[in-house]
Amino acid sequence: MALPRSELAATLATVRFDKLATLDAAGKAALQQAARRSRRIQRKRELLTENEEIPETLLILSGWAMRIRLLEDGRRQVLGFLLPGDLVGLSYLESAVASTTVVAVTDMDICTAPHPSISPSLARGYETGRMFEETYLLAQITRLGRMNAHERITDLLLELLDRLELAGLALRGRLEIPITQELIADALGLTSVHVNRTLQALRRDGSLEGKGRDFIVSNPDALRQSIGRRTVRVMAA
Amino acid sequence: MALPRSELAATLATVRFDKLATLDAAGKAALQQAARRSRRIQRKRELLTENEEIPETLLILSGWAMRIRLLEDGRRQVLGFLLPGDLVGLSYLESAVASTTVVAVTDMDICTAPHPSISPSLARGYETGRMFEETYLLAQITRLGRMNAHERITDLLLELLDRLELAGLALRGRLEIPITQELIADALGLTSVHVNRTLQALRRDGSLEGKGRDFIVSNPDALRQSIGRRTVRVMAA
DNA sequence: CGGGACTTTGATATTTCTCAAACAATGTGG
DNA sequence: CCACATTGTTTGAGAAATATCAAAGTCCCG
Repeated sequence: MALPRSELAATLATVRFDKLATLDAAGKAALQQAARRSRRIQRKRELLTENEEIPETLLILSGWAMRIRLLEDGRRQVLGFLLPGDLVGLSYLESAVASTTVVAVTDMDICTAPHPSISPSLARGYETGRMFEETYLLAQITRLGRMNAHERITDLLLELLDRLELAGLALRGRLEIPITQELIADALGLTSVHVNRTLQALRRDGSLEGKGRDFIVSNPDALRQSIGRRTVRVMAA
Repeated sequence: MALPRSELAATLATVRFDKLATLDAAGKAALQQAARRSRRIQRKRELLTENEEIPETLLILSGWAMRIRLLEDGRRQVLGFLLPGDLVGLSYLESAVASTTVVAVTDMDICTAPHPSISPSLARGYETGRMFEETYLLAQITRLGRMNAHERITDLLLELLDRLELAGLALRGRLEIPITQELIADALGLTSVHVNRTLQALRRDGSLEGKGRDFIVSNPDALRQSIGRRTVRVMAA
Protein backbone atom coordinates (compact mmCIF):
# COMPACT_ATOMS: atom_id res chain seq x y z
CA MET A 1 0.00 0.00 0.00
CA ALA A 2 1.97 2.97 -1.28
CA LEU A 3 1.91 6.46 0.16
CA PRO A 4 0.42 9.12 -2.07
CA ARG A 5 3.22 10.58 -4.17
CA SER A 6 3.21 13.97 -2.50
CA GLU A 7 3.59 12.40 0.94
CA LEU A 8 6.50 10.36 -0.24
CA ALA A 9 8.19 13.36 -1.80
CA ALA A 10 7.65 15.42 1.32
CA THR A 11 9.26 12.73 3.38
CA LEU A 12 12.30 12.61 1.16
CA ALA A 13 12.80 16.36 1.35
CA THR A 14 12.36 16.27 5.10
CA VAL A 15 14.91 13.53 5.42
CA ARG A 16 17.48 15.61 3.65
CA PHE A 17 16.88 18.77 5.64
CA ASP A 18 16.93 16.81 8.79
CA LYS A 19 20.43 15.70 7.91
CA LEU A 20 21.48 19.25 7.21
CA ALA A 21 20.28 20.67 10.50
CA THR A 22 18.31 18.26 12.69
CA LEU A 23 14.85 19.72 12.34
CA ASP A 24 12.65 20.46 15.28
CA ALA A 25 8.95 19.60 15.24
CA ALA A 26 7.93 22.99 13.88
CA GLY A 27 10.37 22.69 11.01
CA LYS A 28 9.22 19.20 10.09
CA ALA A 29 5.60 20.20 10.27
CA ALA A 30 6.21 23.23 8.08
CA LEU A 31 7.90 21.11 5.44
CA GLN A 32 5.15 18.51 5.42
CA GLN A 33 2.59 21.23 5.29
CA ALA A 34 4.30 22.99 2.38
CA ALA A 35 4.64 19.74 0.46
CA ARG A 36 0.93 19.25 0.66
CA ARG A 37 0.55 22.23 -1.66
CA SER A 38 2.76 20.82 -4.33
CA ARG A 39 2.65 21.74 -8.00
CA ARG A 40 3.59 19.70 -11.00
CA ILE A 41 6.09 21.18 -13.46
CA GLN A 42 6.63 19.93 -16.98
CA ARG A 43 10.04 19.03 -18.27
CA LYS A 44 11.76 21.96 -20.02
CA ARG A 45 9.70 24.59 -18.20
CA GLU A 46 11.64 27.43 -16.61
CA LEU A 47 11.40 27.69 -12.84
CA LEU A 48 13.35 30.93 -12.82
CA THR A 49 14.57 33.25 -15.54
CA GLU A 50 17.89 35.04 -15.41
CA ASN A 51 17.54 38.74 -14.60
CA GLU A 52 13.92 38.45 -13.64
CA GLU A 53 12.45 38.82 -10.20
CA ILE A 54 12.45 35.79 -7.97
CA PRO A 55 8.81 35.51 -6.91
CA GLU A 56 9.35 32.96 -4.15
CA THR A 57 11.73 30.33 -2.91
CA LEU A 58 10.88 26.85 -4.15
CA LEU A 59 11.60 23.46 -2.70
CA ILE A 60 12.08 20.52 -5.03
CA LEU A 61 10.06 17.49 -4.00
CA SER A 62 10.84 15.29 -6.97
CA GLY A 63 12.58 15.51 -10.31
CA TRP A 64 15.71 17.27 -11.51
CA ALA A 65 16.38 20.80 -12.64
CA MET A 66 19.46 22.59 -13.91
CA ARG A 67 20.89 26.06 -13.76
CA ILE A 68 22.01 27.17 -17.17
CA ARG A 69 23.62 30.06 -18.91
CA LEU A 70 23.60 30.71 -22.63
CA LEU A 71 26.29 32.52 -24.58
CA GLU A 72 25.28 34.79 -27.40
CA ASP A 73 26.22 32.32 -30.10
CA GLY A 74 24.16 29.55 -28.54
CA ARG A 75 26.82 27.74 -26.58
CA ARG A 76 25.28 26.50 -23.38
CA GLN A 77 26.78 25.98 -19.95
CA VAL A 78 25.05 23.88 -17.36
CA LEU A 79 26.16 25.52 -14.12
CA GLY A 80 24.79 22.84 -11.86
CA PHE A 81 22.01 20.40 -11.17
CA LEU A 82 19.24 20.74 -8.62
CA LEU A 83 17.87 17.60 -7.01
CA PRO A 84 14.98 16.72 -4.69
CA GLY A 85 15.43 18.51 -1.40
CA ASP A 86 17.29 21.43 -3.00
CA LEU A 87 16.01 24.97 -2.78
CA VAL A 88 15.58 27.14 -5.84
CA GLY A 89 15.86 30.90 -5.68
CA LEU A 90 16.70 31.33 -2.01
CA SER A 91 17.50 34.93 -1.25
CA TYR A 92 17.43 37.08 1.83
CA LEU A 93 16.99 40.31 -0.03
CA GLU A 94 13.53 41.47 -0.86
CA SER A 95 13.26 42.00 -4.58
CA ALA A 96 16.14 39.84 -5.67
CA VAL A 97 16.81 39.00 -9.26
CA ALA A 98 17.65 35.51 -10.47
CA SER A 99 21.34 35.08 -11.21
CA THR A 100 20.63 32.23 -13.61
CA THR A 101 17.85 30.57 -15.46
CA VAL A 102 16.64 27.33 -13.91
CA VAL A 103 15.00 24.75 -16.15
CA ALA A 104 13.22 21.52 -15.28
CA VAL A 105 15.17 18.58 -16.68
CA THR A 106 12.41 16.10 -15.88
CA ASP A 107 8.83 16.52 -14.81
CA MET A 108 8.96 17.72 -11.26
CA ASP A 109 6.98 18.27 -8.10
CA ILE A 110 7.75 21.49 -6.31
CA CYS A 111 6.26 23.59 -3.57
CA THR A 112 6.81 26.95 -1.99
CA ALA A 113 9.53 26.64 0.61
CA PRO A 114 8.37 27.43 4.14
CA HIS A 115 9.71 30.71 5.43
CA PRO A 116 12.89 30.33 7.52
CA SER A 117 11.41 32.45 10.29
CA ILE A 118 9.08 29.55 11.12
CA SER A 119 11.78 27.65 12.89
CA PRO A 120 15.41 28.30 13.73
CA SER A 121 16.28 24.77 12.73
CA LEU A 122 14.77 25.39 9.33
CA ALA A 123 16.76 28.58 8.97
CA ARG A 124 19.91 26.68 9.85
CA GLY A 125 18.98 24.04 7.32
CA TYR A 126 18.61 26.67 4.61
CA GLU A 127 21.89 28.23 5.52
CA THR A 128 23.59 24.84 5.39
CA GLY A 129 21.89 24.22 2.07
CA ARG A 130 23.41 27.42 0.78
CA MET A 131 26.85 26.33 1.84
CA PHE A 132 26.37 23.04 0.03
CA GLU A 133 25.37 24.94 -3.05
CA GLU A 134 28.60 26.90 -2.85
CA THR A 135 30.50 23.66 -2.40
CA TYR A 136 29.00 22.28 -5.58
CA LEU A 137 29.89 25.41 -7.53
CA LEU A 138 33.47 25.23 -6.30
CA ALA A 139 33.68 21.57 -7.22
CA GLN A 140 32.34 22.38 -10.65
CA ILE A 141 35.03 25.01 -11.15
CA THR A 142 37.72 22.56 -10.18
CA ARG A 143 36.38 19.91 -12.52
CA LEU A 144 36.26 22.28 -15.44
CA GLY A 145 39.54 23.95 -14.72
CA ARG A 146 41.91 21.20 -13.87
CA MET A 147 40.47 17.81 -14.70
CA ASN A 148 40.46 15.88 -17.96
CA ALA A 149 37.36 14.36 -19.51
CA HIS A 150 37.73 11.07 -17.69
CA GLU A 151 38.09 12.75 -14.31
CA ARG A 152 35.34 15.27 -14.94
CA ILE A 153 32.78 12.61 -15.68
CA THR A 154 33.81 10.38 -12.82
CA ASP A 155 33.85 13.25 -10.36
CA LEU A 156 30.44 14.51 -11.43
CA LEU A 157 28.91 11.06 -11.13
CA LEU A 158 30.37 10.67 -7.67
CA GLU A 159 29.03 14.04 -6.60
CA LEU A 160 25.57 13.17 -7.86
CA LEU A 161 25.78 9.85 -6.09
CA ASP A 162 26.70 11.56 -2.82
CA ARG A 163 23.91 14.07 -3.20
CA LEU A 164 21.28 11.49 -4.04
CA GLU A 165 22.33 9.39 -1.11
CA LEU A 166 22.03 12.43 1.12
CA ALA A 167 18.44 12.81 -0.06
CA GLY A 168 17.84 9.09 0.36
CA LEU A 169 17.51 8.52 -3.37
CA ALA A 170 20.44 6.29 -4.28
CA LEU A 171 21.34 2.96 -2.88
CA ARG A 172 24.56 1.09 -3.07
CA GLY A 173 26.07 3.06 -5.92
CA ARG A 174 23.14 2.69 -8.25
CA LEU A 175 21.91 5.92 -9.68
CA GLU A 176 19.47 6.69 -12.40
CA ILE A 177 20.50 9.85 -14.07
CA PRO A 178 17.73 11.38 -16.09
CA ILE A 179 19.98 13.45 -18.32
CA THR A 180 21.30 13.01 -21.81
CA GLN A 181 24.93 12.78 -22.72
CA GLU A 182 24.54 16.15 -24.35
CA LEU A 183 23.60 17.68 -21.00
CA ILE A 184 26.53 16.03 -19.33
CA ALA A 185 28.67 17.55 -22.05
CA ASP A 186 27.21 21.00 -21.47
CA ALA A 187 27.86 20.66 -17.77
CA LEU A 188 31.42 19.46 -18.18
CA GLY A 189 32.60 21.67 -21.01
CA LEU A 190 32.93 18.80 -23.45
CA THR A 191 31.29 17.63 -26.66
CA SER A 192 28.60 15.01 -26.46
CA VAL A 193 30.70 12.91 -28.81
CA HIS A 194 33.59 13.01 -26.41
CA VAL A 195 31.36 12.26 -23.43
CA ASN A 196 30.06 9.25 -25.28
CA ARG A 197 33.52 7.89 -25.98
CA THR A 198 34.70 8.57 -22.46
CA LEU A 199 31.69 6.81 -20.94
CA GLN A 200 32.41 3.84 -23.15
CA ALA A 201 35.97 3.76 -21.91
CA LEU A 202 34.82 3.95 -18.29
CA ARG A 203 32.48 1.03 -18.87
CA ARG A 204 35.14 -0.92 -20.68
CA ASP A 205 37.63 -0.60 -17.85
CA GLY A 206 35.02 -1.57 -15.28
CA SER A 207 34.72 1.75 -13.46
CA LEU A 208 31.08 1.91 -14.44
CA GLU A 209 28.36 -0.60 -15.11
CA GLY A 210 24.84 -0.19 -16.36
CA LYS A 211 23.77 1.14 -19.67
CA GLY A 212 21.92 4.09 -21.10
CA ARG A 213 21.08 6.46 -18.30
CA ASP A 214 21.35 3.85 -15.66
CA PHE A 215 24.68 4.03 -13.93
CA ILE A 216 26.02 1.63 -11.40
CA VAL A 217 29.11 2.56 -9.54
CA SER A 218 29.91 -0.76 -8.00
CA ASN A 219 32.84 0.50 -6.04
CA PRO A 220 32.48 4.19 -5.27
CA ASP A 221 35.38 4.25 -2.86
CA ALA A 222 37.78 2.76 -5.36
CA LEU A 223 36.59 5.18 -7.98
CA ARG A 224 36.94 8.13 -5.64
CA GLN A 225 40.42 6.97 -4.87
CA SER A 226 41.32 6.57 -8.52
CA ILE A 227 40.67 10.21 -9.29
CA GLY A 228 41.71 11.51 -5.88
CA ARG A 229 38.30 12.79 -4.87
CA ARG A 230 37.93 13.66 -1.21
CA THR A 231 34.98 12.31 0.65
CA VAL A 232 32.51 15.07 1.30
CA ARG A 233 31.50 15.46 4.88
CA VAL A 234 27.80 15.81 5.46
CA MET A 235 27.86 17.86 8.60
CA ALA A 236 29.98 20.84 9.46
CA ALA A 237 30.41 19.97 13.10
CA MET B 1 49.26 65.72 1.81
CA ALA B 2 48.22 62.09 1.68
CA LEU B 3 45.83 60.37 4.02
CA PRO B 4 47.35 57.72 6.24
CA ARG B 5 47.16 54.42 4.37
CA SER B 6 44.58 52.84 6.64
CA GLU B 7 42.23 55.80 6.24
CA LEU B 8 42.53 55.61 2.50
CA ALA B 9 41.86 51.88 2.49
CA ALA B 10 38.87 52.31 4.77
CA THR B 11 37.44 54.88 2.43
CA LEU B 12 37.79 52.61 -0.56
CA ALA B 13 36.04 49.73 1.17
CA THR B 14 33.30 52.05 2.33
CA VAL B 15 32.80 53.36 -1.16
CA ARG B 16 32.23 49.89 -2.45
CA PHE B 17 29.77 48.87 0.24
CA ASP B 18 27.94 52.08 -0.18
CA LYS B 19 27.36 51.15 -3.80
CA LEU B 20 26.13 47.71 -2.80
CA ALA B 21 23.56 48.93 -0.33
CA THR B 22 23.65 52.68 0.40
CA LEU B 23 25.05 52.66 3.90
CA ASP B 24 23.50 54.57 6.72
CA ALA B 25 25.61 56.53 9.18
CA ALA B 26 25.95 53.62 11.59
CA GLY B 27 27.19 51.35 8.82
CA LYS B 28 29.74 53.84 7.59
CA ALA B 29 30.98 54.53 11.08
CA ALA B 30 31.32 50.82 11.79
CA LEU B 31 33.41 50.30 8.67
CA GLN B 32 35.69 53.24 9.40
CA GLN B 33 36.01 52.07 12.95
CA ALA B 34 36.87 48.52 11.93
CA ALA B 35 39.43 49.72 9.41
CA ARG B 36 41.25 51.56 12.14
CA ARG B 37 42.19 48.17 13.59
CA SER B 38 43.77 46.91 10.43
CA ARG B 39 46.41 44.22 10.23
CA ARG B 40 49.10 43.73 7.65
CA ILE B 41 49.31 40.33 5.95
CA GLN B 42 52.32 39.08 4.04
CA ARG B 43 52.04 37.79 0.51
CA LYS B 44 51.55 34.00 0.39
CA ARG B 45 50.12 33.82 3.90
CA GLU B 46 46.88 31.90 4.32
CA LEU B 47 43.89 33.90 5.50
CA LEU B 48 41.76 30.78 5.74
CA THR B 49 42.48 27.09 5.48
CA GLU B 50 40.13 24.62 3.85
CA ASN B 51 38.30 22.46 6.38
CA GLU B 52 39.38 24.53 9.32
CA GLU B 53 37.18 26.71 11.48
CA ILE B 54 36.53 30.24 10.28
CA PRO B 55 37.54 32.34 13.27
CA GLU B 56 36.02 35.60 12.02
CA THR B 57 34.85 37.38 8.92
CA LEU B 58 37.52 39.58 7.37
CA LEU B 59 37.26 42.65 5.22
CA ILE B 60 39.97 43.34 2.67
CA LEU B 61 41.22 46.92 2.82
CA SER B 62 44.01 46.60 0.31
CA GLY B 63 45.78 43.94 -1.71
CA TRP B 64 44.57 40.82 -3.49
CA ALA B 65 43.85 37.30 -2.29
CA MET B 66 42.74 34.15 -4.04
CA ARG B 67 40.66 31.13 -3.18
CA ILE B 68 42.45 27.99 -4.23
CA ARG B 69 42.00 24.27 -4.30
CA LEU B 70 44.73 21.71 -4.75
CA LEU B 71 44.34 18.30 -6.32
CA GLU B 72 46.23 15.41 -4.87
CA ASP B 73 48.84 15.38 -7.60
CA GLY B 74 49.61 19.05 -7.17
CA ARG B 75 47.43 20.54 -9.85
CA ARG B 76 46.07 23.81 -8.60
CA GLN B 77 42.82 25.56 -9.32
CA VAL B 78 42.35 29.20 -8.53
CA LEU B 79 38.64 29.42 -7.78
CA GLY B 80 38.46 33.17 -7.69
CA PHE B 81 40.14 36.37 -6.68
CA LEU B 82 39.31 38.57 -3.70
CA LEU B 83 39.83 42.31 -4.01
CA PRO B 84 39.68 45.31 -1.69
CA GLY B 85 36.18 45.66 -0.31
CA ASP B 86 35.51 41.93 -0.52
CA LEU B 87 34.66 39.86 2.53
CA VAL B 88 36.51 36.69 3.42
CA GLY B 89 34.85 33.88 5.33
CA LEU B 90 31.37 35.31 5.66
CA SER B 91 29.03 32.75 7.15
CA TYR B 92 25.79 32.89 9.03
CA LEU B 93 26.33 29.66 10.88
CA GLU B 94 28.22 29.68 14.10
CA SER B 95 31.15 27.32 13.83
CA ALA B 96 31.44 27.19 10.09
CA VAL B 97 34.30 25.53 8.31
CA ALA B 98 36.15 27.14 5.41
CA SER B 99 35.12 25.69 2.06
CA THR B 100 38.41 26.72 0.49
CA THR B 101 41.84 27.93 1.38
CA VAL B 102 42.36 31.66 0.87
CA VAL B 103 45.88 32.90 0.23
CA ALA B 104 47.23 36.44 0.04
CA VAL B 105 48.48 37.14 -3.47
CA THR B 106 50.09 40.42 -2.48
CA ASP B 107 50.81 42.03 0.85
CA MET B 108 47.44 43.06 2.22
CA ASP B 109 45.69 45.16 4.81
CA ILE B 110 42.71 43.48 6.38
CA CYS B 111 40.46 44.01 9.36
CA THR B 112 37.71 42.20 11.17
CA ALA B 113 34.44 42.88 9.39
CA PRO B 114 31.88 44.70 11.55
CA HIS B 115 29.01 42.51 12.61
CA PRO B 116 25.96 42.79 10.34
CA SER B 117 23.69 43.33 13.31
CA ILE B 118 25.21 46.79 13.74
CA SER B 119 23.20 48.20 10.89
CA PRO B 120 20.55 46.84 8.56
CA SER B 121 22.21 48.61 5.66
CA LEU B 122 25.43 46.82 6.48
CA ALA B 123 23.60 43.49 6.58
CA ARG B 124 22.08 44.24 3.20
CA GLY B 125 25.50 45.15 1.89
CA TYR B 126 26.88 41.79 3.05
CA GLU B 127 24.00 39.95 1.51
CA THR B 128 24.53 41.77 -1.75
CA GLY B 129 28.22 40.99 -1.50
CA ARG B 130 27.35 37.34 -1.20
CA MET B 131 25.27 37.50 -4.33
CA PHE B 132 28.14 39.11 -6.18
CA GLU B 133 30.37 36.32 -5.00
CA GLU B 134 27.96 33.81 -6.43
CA THR B 135 27.86 35.77 -9.66
CA TYR B 136 31.63 35.57 -9.94
CA LEU B 137 31.62 31.83 -9.34
CA LEU B 138 28.99 31.34 -12.01
CA ALA B 139 30.95 33.49 -14.43
CA GLN B 140 34.04 31.44 -13.70
CA ILE B 141 32.17 28.23 -14.47
CA THR B 142 30.99 29.62 -17.77
CA ARG B 143 34.48 30.77 -18.71
CA LEU B 144 36.00 27.41 -17.95
CA GLY B 145 33.25 25.36 -19.47
CA ARG B 146 32.42 27.02 -22.71
CA MET B 147 35.01 29.61 -23.65
CA ASN B 148 38.32 29.22 -25.45
CA ALA B 149 41.60 30.62 -24.17
CA HIS B 150 41.18 33.95 -25.90
CA GLU B 151 37.70 34.47 -24.48
CA ARG B 152 38.59 33.24 -21.02
CA ILE B 153 41.40 35.73 -20.63
CA THR B 154 39.43 38.62 -22.06
CA ASP B 155 36.40 37.85 -19.94
CA LEU B 156 38.43 37.55 -16.75
CA LEU B 157 40.19 40.86 -17.40
CA LEU B 158 36.87 42.55 -18.00
CA GLU B 159 35.44 41.12 -14.81
CA LEU B 160 38.42 42.32 -12.81
CA LEU B 161 38.13 45.71 -14.44
CA ASP B 162 34.45 45.93 -13.47
CA ARG B 163 35.19 44.87 -9.94
CA LEU B 164 38.07 47.26 -9.48
CA GLU B 165 35.98 50.10 -10.84
CA LEU B 166 33.24 49.18 -8.39
CA ALA B 167 35.77 49.54 -5.58
CA GLY B 168 37.07 52.76 -7.09
CA LEU B 169 40.44 51.24 -7.99
CA ALA B 170 40.55 51.28 -11.76
CA LEU B 171 40.24 54.22 -14.04
CA ARG B 172 39.53 54.35 -17.70
CA GLY B 173 40.33 50.74 -18.44
CA ARG B 174 43.74 50.78 -16.84
CA LEU B 175 44.31 48.03 -14.36
CA GLU B 176 47.34 46.80 -12.59
CA ILE B 177 47.02 43.14 -12.03
CA PRO B 178 49.42 41.88 -9.41
CA ILE B 179 49.35 38.29 -10.53
CA THR B 180 51.66 36.16 -12.61
CA GLN B 181 50.72 34.50 -15.85
CA GLU B 182 50.98 31.23 -14.03
CA LEU B 183 48.19 32.30 -11.66
CA ILE B 184 46.05 33.40 -14.55
CA ALA B 185 46.65 29.97 -16.02
CA ASP B 186 45.62 28.26 -12.78
CA ALA B 187 42.48 30.36 -12.69
CA LEU B 188 41.54 29.72 -16.28
CA GLY B 189 42.41 26.06 -16.63
CA LEU B 190 45.27 26.70 -19.05
CA THR B 191 49.03 26.37 -19.12
CA SER B 192 51.11 29.41 -18.38
CA VAL B 193 52.75 28.91 -21.76
CA HIS B 194 49.42 29.12 -23.47
CA VAL B 195 48.37 32.16 -21.44
CA ASN B 196 51.57 33.84 -22.49
CA ARG B 197 50.97 33.20 -26.16
CA THR B 198 47.35 34.25 -25.96
CA LEU B 199 48.22 37.49 -24.19
CA GLN B 200 50.73 38.23 -26.91
CA ALA B 201 48.07 37.68 -29.53
CA LEU B 202 45.66 39.98 -27.69
CA ARG B 203 48.30 42.69 -27.59
CA ARG B 204 49.18 42.17 -31.19
CA ASP B 205 45.62 42.61 -32.38
CA GLY B 206 45.18 45.71 -30.26
CA SER B 207 42.66 44.37 -27.77
CA LEU B 208 45.11 45.03 -24.98
CA GLU B 209 47.88 47.50 -24.36
CA GLY B 210 50.40 47.77 -21.59
CA LYS B 211 53.08 45.30 -20.74
CA GLY B 212 54.02 42.98 -17.94
CA ARG B 213 51.33 43.10 -15.31
CA ASP B 214 50.07 46.42 -16.40
CA PHE B 215 47.03 46.05 -18.56
CA ILE B 216 45.25 48.77 -20.41
CA VAL B 217 41.93 47.98 -21.93
CA SER B 218 41.55 51.03 -24.09
CA ASN B 219 38.11 50.14 -25.29
CA PRO B 220 36.32 47.95 -22.76
CA ASP B 221 32.98 48.19 -24.49
CA ALA B 222 34.35 47.04 -27.82
CA LEU B 223 36.14 44.19 -26.09
CA ARG B 224 33.01 43.18 -24.20
CA GLN B 225 31.15 43.20 -27.44
CA SER B 226 33.77 41.14 -29.20
CA ILE B 227 33.37 38.24 -26.81
CA GLY B 228 29.69 38.80 -26.18
CA ARG B 229 30.03 39.63 -22.51
CA ARG B 230 26.98 41.18 -20.93
CA THR B 231 27.40 44.30 -18.92
CA VAL B 232 27.09 43.52 -15.25
CA ARG B 233 24.61 45.62 -13.41
CA VAL B 234 25.83 47.02 -10.14
CA MET B 235 22.55 47.25 -8.35
CA ALA B 236 19.78 44.74 -8.16
CA ALA B 237 16.96 47.24 -8.25
C1' DC C 1 76.78 41.06 -9.45
C1' DG C 2 74.39 36.69 -8.65
C1' DG C 3 70.17 34.33 -8.00
C1' DG C 4 65.47 33.55 -8.02
C1' DA C 5 61.20 34.38 -10.12
C1' DC C 6 58.82 35.37 -14.36
C1' DT C 7 58.33 35.45 -19.28
C1' DT C 8 59.22 34.08 -23.85
C1' DT C 9 60.37 30.85 -27.68
C1' DG C 10 60.55 26.50 -30.35
C1' DA C 11 59.44 21.81 -31.42
C1' DT C 12 56.41 18.10 -30.73
C1' DA C 13 52.69 15.41 -28.42
C1' DT C 14 47.97 14.82 -26.81
C1' DT C 15 43.44 15.86 -26.01
C1' DT C 16 39.39 17.26 -27.54
C1' DC C 17 36.58 19.07 -31.31
C1' DT C 18 34.20 19.04 -35.87
C1' DC C 19 31.51 17.16 -39.30
C1' DA C 20 28.87 13.71 -41.20
C1' DA C 21 26.44 9.72 -41.24
C1' DA C 22 24.41 5.48 -39.36
C1' DC C 23 22.00 3.41 -35.73
C1' DA C 24 18.82 2.80 -31.73
C1' DA C 25 15.27 4.00 -28.80
C1' DT C 26 11.14 6.35 -27.72
C1' DG C 27 6.84 8.56 -28.41
C1' DT C 28 2.62 9.89 -31.21
C1' DG C 29 -1.19 9.87 -34.28
C1' DG C 30 -3.92 7.06 -36.98
C1' DC D 1 -0.31 -1.95 -33.07
C1' DC D 2 2.02 0.11 -36.99
C1' DA D 3 4.64 3.77 -39.23
C1' DC D 4 6.85 7.74 -38.90
C1' DA D 5 9.14 11.49 -36.58
C1' DT D 6 11.93 12.89 -33.08
C1' DT D 7 15.44 12.48 -29.92
C1' DG D 8 19.48 10.48 -28.33
C1' DT D 9 23.67 7.40 -29.07
C1' DT D 10 27.50 5.54 -31.61
C1' DT D 11 31.21 5.44 -35.20
C1' DG D 12 34.90 7.17 -38.21
C1' DA D 13 38.23 10.33 -40.12
C1' DG D 14 40.58 14.44 -40.01
C1' DA D 15 41.42 19.17 -37.85
C1' DA D 16 42.18 22.43 -34.21
C1' DA D 17 43.28 23.83 -29.65
C1' DT D 18 46.01 23.23 -25.94
C1' DA D 19 49.63 20.71 -23.33
C1' DT D 20 54.45 19.21 -22.62
C1' DC D 21 59.27 19.68 -22.36
C1' DA D 22 63.32 22.15 -22.51
C1' DA D 23 66.00 26.04 -22.90
C1' DA D 24 66.94 30.90 -23.34
C1' DG D 25 65.90 35.50 -22.11
C1' DT D 26 64.48 39.29 -18.82
C1' DC D 27 63.71 41.60 -14.67
C1' DC D 28 64.23 42.74 -10.07
C1' DC D 29 66.03 42.24 -5.41
C1' DG D 30 69.50 42.18 -2.02
